[in-house]
Order: sequence, then C-alpha cells, then structure tokens
Amino acid sequence: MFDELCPSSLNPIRFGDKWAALVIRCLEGGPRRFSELRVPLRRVTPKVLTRSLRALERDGLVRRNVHAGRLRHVEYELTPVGRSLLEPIAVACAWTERHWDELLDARESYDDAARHDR
Amino acid sequence: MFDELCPSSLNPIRFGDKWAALVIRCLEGGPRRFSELRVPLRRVTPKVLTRSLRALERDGLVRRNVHAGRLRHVEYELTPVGRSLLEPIAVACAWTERHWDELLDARESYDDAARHDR
DNA sequence: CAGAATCCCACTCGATACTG
DNA sequence: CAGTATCGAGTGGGATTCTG
Repeated sequence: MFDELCPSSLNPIRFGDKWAALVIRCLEGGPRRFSELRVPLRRVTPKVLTRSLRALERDGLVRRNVHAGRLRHVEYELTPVGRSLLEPIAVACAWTERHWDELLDARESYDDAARHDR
Repeated sequence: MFDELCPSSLNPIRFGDKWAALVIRCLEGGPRRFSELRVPLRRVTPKVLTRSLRALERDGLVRRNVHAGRLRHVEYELTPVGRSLLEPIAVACAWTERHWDELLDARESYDDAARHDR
C-alpha cells in the first residue's frame, strides 16, 4: 500500500481522498505528529497532507491536538469512529490483495484487445 | 444509496468511479440491459454510464454481451470477480449506515466552529 | 437501442515558495 | 515546527446533441 510501484490509483476501492486511507493506517499505532506523518508519506506535499487531515478531522475521524510550548507541536490521533474505519479498510485491502493479479490481467488483455481492434 | 438526498459524494468510501458501486448493485440480481440500468440510474447520462461500464469491463468485473438481432440489445452481467466485490461493498455500506449520523454531526459542528472563528 | 461526439465546468492534485 | 499562498495541469463528471 505504501509501495510506489503499487499506485493506489489503480485500486478500485478508495476511502476519502487520495491519501486518507494511508493517513488512517499511519495513525493506527497511536498519535503521530505532522512531521512524523510526513516520513511514510513523503510523496505528499504538506498542503495536500494538511487538506487530507482537515477533511478527516471534519468528519470526526481524526482529532487534532495542539501542544503549545517552546517548540509547538501538533498531534493527530484516530477517534473511535476513525478507528472503526480500519475494519472496512482491512476488508478492502484483503479483497484487493486477493484479486490484484486478476485485475491486472483483465486490464492487460482488455487493452491488448482494444489495441488490436484499431 | 439510491436516494438523491443521500449523495454518495459525502460517503468517505468509494468503489471505482462515482457510479461503479451502484452499477454493481444493480447487476446483483442478474444480467441487465443498458436501458434497464438507466432506470434506477436515471441521474446518470449515457456517456457517463458507458464509461463506468467500460471501466468495470476493463477490470474484468463486468462482462458485456452483445445480442445481435432485428433489435440489437446488450446485456451486462457481473463476473465472479465482480460478484466478489459485493462483500466489501456490503461492509462499506454497513459501516456508513452505522456511522452516518456521527459523520453528519461531526461535519456540522466542525463547520459551525469554523464559521464562528471568522 | 445503445451508445459516440463535443464542449465545458469544477475540483483534485501537485510543485514551488513563503511564514507565524 | 506546522503549516499557508499561489499557480498550473490534469481529470472526472455532466449537458447537449447526434448516429449506426
């Protein structure tokens, strides 16, 4: 899922925006700071990551906690509702894992047939 | 899911393009013709429905059968792989049904707070 | 009947640069 | 550190009209 060679854009199942599912899985192990999220999600620009987090926050799936101090830091964590999304995500991942090869094969032969028709 | 008052665009879980999940559920009961699909999916223009069906066909989720004759007609039906998608879809639907109200409430209070901050 | 052609809008995503 | 500002490209969806 975090593999660049396996772009999730090919996956027929999506949760929220492009990065939402990844963000949720990154928060599975507990609260994470913005810059901590940027490590596994280094392909996401801060602006886009922020928007994704805001959307999740708006839906009550993620809670945003600001810790003021000398060096301010912000933590994001899953709410119970957000955590409950892990189950459908896991089901979707299992489906994709089981049918990924069939999907790729189907696309290949479809595209081949289309190319032959021209 | 087919309700206009419940736009699936608010649903955080999506399968394929905007109409894919609906198409799949329409095909659950057996093969359907293009114009039959257009009845429950009357909000979808033919072009968009065609594109959605083609995408599903490309992924091997739907099979397209052309019956030539005096009056030509085309039938679409789920492949076994397509049918297997019904399970993740059902899980997603169950999740949404269970958390829909929380989602709406969260959005409302988030938007209220945002409006108050300005 | 089952689409294809054309045009267009809105929105998402991303790159880059900047800031309290 | 945790974002915001700006700009640009690409994509998806839709309205309308036409066709083998």
